[in-house]
Amino acid sequence: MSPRRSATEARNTRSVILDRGVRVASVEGLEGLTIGRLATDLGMSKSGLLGHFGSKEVLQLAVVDTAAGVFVHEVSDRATGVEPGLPRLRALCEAWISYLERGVFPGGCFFTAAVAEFDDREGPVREAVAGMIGVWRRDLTFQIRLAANAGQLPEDTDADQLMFELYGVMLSLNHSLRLDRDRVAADRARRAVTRLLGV
Amino acid sequence: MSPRRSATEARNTRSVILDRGVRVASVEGLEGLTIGRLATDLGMSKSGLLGHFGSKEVLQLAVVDTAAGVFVHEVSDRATGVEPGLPRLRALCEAWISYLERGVFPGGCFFTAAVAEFDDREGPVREAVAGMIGVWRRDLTFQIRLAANAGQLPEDTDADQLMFELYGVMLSLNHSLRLDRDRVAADRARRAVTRLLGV
DNA sequence: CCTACCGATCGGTAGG
DNA sequence: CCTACCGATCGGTAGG
Repeated sequence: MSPRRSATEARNTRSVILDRGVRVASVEGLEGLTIGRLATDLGMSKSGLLGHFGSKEVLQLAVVDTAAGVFVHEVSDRATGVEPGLPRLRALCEAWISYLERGVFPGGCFFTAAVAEFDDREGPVREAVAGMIGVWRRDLTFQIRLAANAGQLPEDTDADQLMFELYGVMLSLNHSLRLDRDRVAADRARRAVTRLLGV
Repeated sequence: MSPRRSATEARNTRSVILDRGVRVASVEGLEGLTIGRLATDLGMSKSGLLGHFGSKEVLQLAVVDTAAGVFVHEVSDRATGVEPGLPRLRALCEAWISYLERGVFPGGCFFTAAVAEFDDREGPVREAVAGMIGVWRRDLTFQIRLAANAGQLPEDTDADQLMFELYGVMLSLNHSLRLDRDRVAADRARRAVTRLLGV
C-alpha cells in the first residue's frame, strides 16, 4: 500500500513501461509516444512514470534499446546455431522476413518507422537508431564476406552492394505489408532473396 | 490594406501555404505539420490560414495532393517522351533515383515518410497516400508488361515481382541517403536497376 | 509512487 | 484576412 516500492518492483514497473512503450511507439512513432497517454494506459500518473526516466528523451532512448533487444531476439538469435557464411546469411534473411510477416511489432518494423521519423533530426535518439541499424548492416555484410571467401558466393561479390539490395527487399516487404496487407509479399521477398543469394 | 483579398490573391496565398506545407511535412511529418507553426512561418494568423482549408485534415489532404504533383513533375514527366516499354522503364527508374539523389523534398521521399506515418491509421489521408502509390506502382507494372511483351525483358517476367524489387531498390536508396548521407548509394541503386533490367 | 501545478502549444471557433 | 478566445494536452516540476 505504500507508494514507495522496492528496487525489484521498480525494475519490474520499468520493464512493463518499456514493453508497452515499444508497442505504442511502433504504431504512433517515438514522438507520438506521450508520457500522459502511456501513463493512463498503465494506470499510473505521469510523474510516476517519468520518475523512471527523467525526461521523454531518456524514455525514447530506453524504448529504442528495448526494441533493439526484441529485434536481436526475433531475428539475429534465430540464426545463431547456423553455420557461418551463406547458410547463416540465408537463415538471417528468412528470420528477417518472418519477423516482418509475423508482425512482431504491431506497427511494422520499429526501426524503419524510427528512421523515417528521426532521419532529419539531430540528437541521441537519432544516433541510437542509426547505431542499431549500423550494427545490423555490419553483421549482414560480414556474413556476406564470409560466404564470398568460402566460395559460397561469387568471389567478386560486392558485399556492400549485396547488403544494400537485401535491405531493399526487406524495406519493400515492410512497405507492402503495411500499405496493402499483401499476404503474398513475403513470398516475393523470399523469391528476391533466393535470386540474390542463389538457390 | 483591406483584409479581404480577391479570389486570385486567395488562390495564390493557398499555393504559397501548400508549397511551404509540403516542405515542412516532408521533414516533420504530416502530423507534425501544425497550423500554428505554418502560420507563423508565413507571417499570418492561424485562423487566416485555416480559413483556406477548414480543418487540419483537409490541409493534410491538399499537401499530399501537392506532393503528388511534385513527384509527377520530377519523375513521371521526365520519361514522357521516351519510347514505352524498357526504355521508358529505365528512364522512370533513373528519374526516380535522381529525384531521391537531388533531395527534391528536404526531408527525403515525401511518400515513404507518409506511409511510415500513416500506415497504421485509418481515414482519408491514409487512403490518399495509398492511392498515389498505387497509381505509381501500376504505371511501373504497366511498363514492365509492355517491355516483356515486346521481348525487351524475358517473356516469363513476373511484372509484380520485378516492380516489388525495383521499389525495394529505391526504398534502400532513400534509407541510405537519409541515414548516412551516403553519396555512393545512388550508384548502388543504379547498379541494382541495371542488374534487374539488363544492361 | 502520488496530487497539484506550470507555461506552451495543439486544433478549432466566434465574431468581425 | 484579423483578434481573442475555447478546452485539451503536451513535457516537466514542486513537494511530499
